[in-house]
Amino acid sequence: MAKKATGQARYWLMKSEPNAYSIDDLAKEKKQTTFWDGVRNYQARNMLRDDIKVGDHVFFYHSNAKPMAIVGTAKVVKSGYADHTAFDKNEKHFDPKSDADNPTWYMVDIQLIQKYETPVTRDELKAEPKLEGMVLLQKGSRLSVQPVTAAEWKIIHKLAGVKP
DNA sequence: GCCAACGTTGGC
DNA sequence: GCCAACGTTGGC
Repeated sequence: MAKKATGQARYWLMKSEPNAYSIDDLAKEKKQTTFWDGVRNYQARNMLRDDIKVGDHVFFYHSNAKPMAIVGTAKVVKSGYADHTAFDKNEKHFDPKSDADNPTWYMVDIQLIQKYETPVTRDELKAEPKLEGMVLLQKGSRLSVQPVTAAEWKIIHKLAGVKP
């Protein structure tokens, strides 16, 4: 598990199915900011609650899509707080066991930094030997929020042909 | 506390 | 559409 914040910039990757929520949806939001709700996995929850801090940077990844790709970047503008969608039974990710006084699930707010003109596809990521260790590319990796190293952040921007 | 059954994720 | 890899649930 990730260490506590040390103050230096840190990097993450968040997955979304574009039919559910795409980077274009984020681009259309007021202030291009949204809350990242609906994470219902404890490992990811721990990162949202404990590790992801304001100013951290995030890759926006489209899963189950054509193409599967990193499509842009965002930054964290609000650190972990209760995911209120867990308390609303009309919400898809309603969790009757989550208690508003002691929330089970957390979310953060992110703001768009840039949408890549050319997404970096999963195939391109796989073709880059230096990215072998990426959590995203590990077999069976299903974490919807995952850490990214500074080196990976740099390499992927190079592949995208843009500055971080 | 074990583990089989089940549901989900998400690449292929 | 398929299915492997996970995570969760619940009976025992």
